[in-house]
Amino acid sequence: MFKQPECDTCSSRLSTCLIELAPLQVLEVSQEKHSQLYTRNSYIFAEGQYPRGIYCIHKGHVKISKIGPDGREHIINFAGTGDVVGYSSLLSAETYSISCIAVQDSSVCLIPSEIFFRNIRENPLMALHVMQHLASEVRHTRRRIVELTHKSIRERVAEALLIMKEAFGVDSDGITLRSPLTREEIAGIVGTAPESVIRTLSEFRSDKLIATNGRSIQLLNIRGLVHVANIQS
Amino acid sequence: MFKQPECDTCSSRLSTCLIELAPLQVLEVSQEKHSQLYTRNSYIFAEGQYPRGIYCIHKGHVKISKIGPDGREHIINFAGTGDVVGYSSLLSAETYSISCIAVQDSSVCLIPSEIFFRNIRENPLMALHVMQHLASEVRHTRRRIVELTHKSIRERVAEALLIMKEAFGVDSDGITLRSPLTREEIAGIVGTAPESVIRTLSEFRSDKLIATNGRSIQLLNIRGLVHVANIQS
DNA sequence: GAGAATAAATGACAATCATCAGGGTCTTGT
DNA sequence: ACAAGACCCTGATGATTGTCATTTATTCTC
Repeated sequence: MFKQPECDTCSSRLSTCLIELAPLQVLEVSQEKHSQLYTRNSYIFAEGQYPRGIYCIHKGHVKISKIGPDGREHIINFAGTGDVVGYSSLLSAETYSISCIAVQDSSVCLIPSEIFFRNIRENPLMALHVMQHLASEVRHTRRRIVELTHKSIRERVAEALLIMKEAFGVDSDGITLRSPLTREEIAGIVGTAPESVIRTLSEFRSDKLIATNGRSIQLLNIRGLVHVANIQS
Repeated sequence: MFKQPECDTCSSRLSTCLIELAPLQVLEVSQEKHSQLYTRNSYIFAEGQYPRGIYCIHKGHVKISKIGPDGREHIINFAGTGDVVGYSSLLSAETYSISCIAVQDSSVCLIPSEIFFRNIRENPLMALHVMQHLASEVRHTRRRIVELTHKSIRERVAEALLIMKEAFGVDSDGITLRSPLTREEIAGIVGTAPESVIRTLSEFRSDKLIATNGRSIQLLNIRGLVHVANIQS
């Protein structure tokens, strides 16, 4: 164990449904939560387990993924500092249909089910916040369905790079992706084989859209990538 | 206009979040709702429009779909008698990211935004009901992502037939799908071209999994279809 | 119920993508 | 720092699937 963070002074709380809580409830959450460090590639929770609460990312980045029928990992999305994961399985009262895995060393707080349910029952604002979160997740996931089903690998790889930029940001040089993902994990975003990702990245390199250096990727021409990705609306 | 149904005696209400309402609120909803008939292929709402409430399917079947970057319709899912659609865009306070279209002549009631929001604010049980609905929608949509991305056309067409069976049921003969969908619409479920669906259905016919008669499809061997579909968990 | 419009079906072909194999390079953990 | 392992990259090949064209069958509309 390490020093447990305090929720009342935690800036991550302010971007979650916990912002709606009164000071007394914040204190209770702070006392009842369990904070834990996860190293890269360790599970916060796994498909098939029973939910024990919601997880608030205090610091770091995680991936939400699901193993496909072919045994390959599909990355549904990412969450980072200030995001909450695990609503949907907890609310469905079923085992996790997804896994949550740290992609960087991360500090994550578990807020136990009872506390969560009591608060959404007693606090309409927090309930509304959760509903809005779920609603935007539904919308996002639906859009992803159409993108993954109706776009070429080339389009989807370009989009994956933009998703990674959104999720991890870029270095101080302004172009190097702060992403620890392997080519195989990028393939998990795109929904394809690692070789196809590598090949497409090589094309992008020829087209001067990106540069690469081992695992790290520099985005040289973001407008070009947006164009290749063929983003809608 | 035609005779407006009454919510208090409507059995569809009992399968929705409106089941949580007290009699007085049911009465209010019943007075404020707008019921309307939609013929096949007419829009209940369309991508880009502003939500005006939630829609409760009193009788009939609708599809929830989205136009892909290639201009093809992708069918996200179906809703039928006793289902409610339109939560996510209303809660996100954005324009619809999907369209809702009648696939049969259907009677659908619009419950205005104000009534919906007032009730979820004042009724924690109804709020919880909506959260659970959204949660299971998130789970379903995520599973769909993986299925669509990692399965072959053959697997996905088999699955589409099972989805249609679930959504529309079968005739009194026990095998004929009660589905009004064209091959192109089935292609919209599968995420492929109509020709590929037709070809795969021909294969299934050779394999004695189905029989066809114009648009109508008989499921001869459901266990076989389940096997081909390669359903997980 | 007849004609027009729409949809189903099939063939041929091209393009995309997955798979397998192999060599080189980078990362990681001690 | 070093060694072992993991990962990146490329080539060759075959299977799957999308596209275009055409014929036949079915549905819809008046």
